[in-house]
Amino acid sequence: MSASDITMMGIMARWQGGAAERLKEAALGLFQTQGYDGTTVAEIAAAAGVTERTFFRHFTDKREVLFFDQQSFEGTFLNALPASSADPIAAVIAGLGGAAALFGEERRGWSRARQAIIAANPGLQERELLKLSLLAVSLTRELAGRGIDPISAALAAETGVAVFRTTFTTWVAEGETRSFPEIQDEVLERLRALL
Amino acid sequence: MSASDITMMGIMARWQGGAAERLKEAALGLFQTQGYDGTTVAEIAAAAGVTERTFFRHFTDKREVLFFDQQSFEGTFLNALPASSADPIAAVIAGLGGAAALFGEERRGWSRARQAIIAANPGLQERELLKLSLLAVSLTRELAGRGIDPISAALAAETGVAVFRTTFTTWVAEGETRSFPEIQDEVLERLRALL
DNA sequence: CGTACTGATGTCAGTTACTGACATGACAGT
DNA sequence: ACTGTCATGTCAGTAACTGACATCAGTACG
Repeated sequence: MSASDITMMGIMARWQGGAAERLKEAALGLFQTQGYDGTTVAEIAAAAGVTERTFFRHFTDKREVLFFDQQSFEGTFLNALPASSADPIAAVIAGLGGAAALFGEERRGWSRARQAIIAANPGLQERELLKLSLLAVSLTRELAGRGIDPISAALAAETGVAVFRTTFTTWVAEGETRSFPEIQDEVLERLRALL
Repeated sequence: MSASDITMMGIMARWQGGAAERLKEAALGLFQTQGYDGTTVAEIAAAAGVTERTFFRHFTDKREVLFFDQQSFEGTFLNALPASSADPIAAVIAGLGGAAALFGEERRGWSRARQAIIAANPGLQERELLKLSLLAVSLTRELAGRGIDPISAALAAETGVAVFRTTFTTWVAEGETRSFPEIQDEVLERLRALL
């Protein structure tokens, strides 16, 4: 690598946008080959052409780099909630239907790779749980804002998240071929049968 | 109780139970006065009269000191599950009833103090979520072992944990005076109404 | 045209959670 | 007493984060 290349990379790294995106890609790649614990933030930063300090300006901590996209997920879920509904369960199911759009066949491979990394690290599972829990909190708030009593809202929200978790887990399981909506329908059917 | 039993207990207290217990008490006290982030492991260890290294021999990480008791909780919950049941929801509700014994009035104050610390720190919330999730996993396994299909078992387990979480949150809320079983009954009633 | 301002980045020093390796000292059974 | 075990101490090291300050491309504005 020549001096000018280094200079170029330095410039690109510094002024070309998308540092967060590059960091995310670099991180996923390194995690797959070296494992999460076997990869330092300094390595990720170097692979993305930035400094360790810059990594922490984009992500609050090392784990967060794997949850970069999740913010749009919560928005999609919440936007799919009907404007008003007396039946909290029905509302939550509508939200689930909207969120399903984010889990198309073209993303299953990436989701599997990501999930394999998370499954191998308790700390990452904690973070995933927290994200889901925050979604449940948002859901609860939305439902409560529609006049549903807090306990019913919380239960409906937790149930909805449980359905999503069960669906997603099945969807990314090795060998599974059914589409996300298909699995979701089965989970919902079993939930109805349960009650 | 024989003399040897007393000796044994003394030994156990000095060498095993003692340090962990002292560390736990010291940690809770310091967290209350200085906050979780404002307290270093070295401080906790010093307050308990041991070394920082010893802290990490008893607890895998700093957070874990606040979840010392939780191991018995899962055992109590699981033991209260009926030996065999075709109805997973009924089985889970039985488990909930058994676990309620751990949340008597005499522990409400301590639980409130602990929960206040956890509520103020996202990292601690993550750990709590993980513990609950592990409980759901154990529950699922137990139910599946009773011949219930995996998806129904997972849903019933998640639902049971959601009921517990909702009940516990209400129970430790400031100003709440109803007993744990009373609140649990109301949550279960609302759950039935929801379905 | 230049000058000041902004925003993302670099640099650097420091704290603290956590880990591995080895030493010590009390107790248990022999 | 002798020896093994187990909780603890000691010490050195790694890596995740944080705060303070410097730098420099691009932009707005005179």
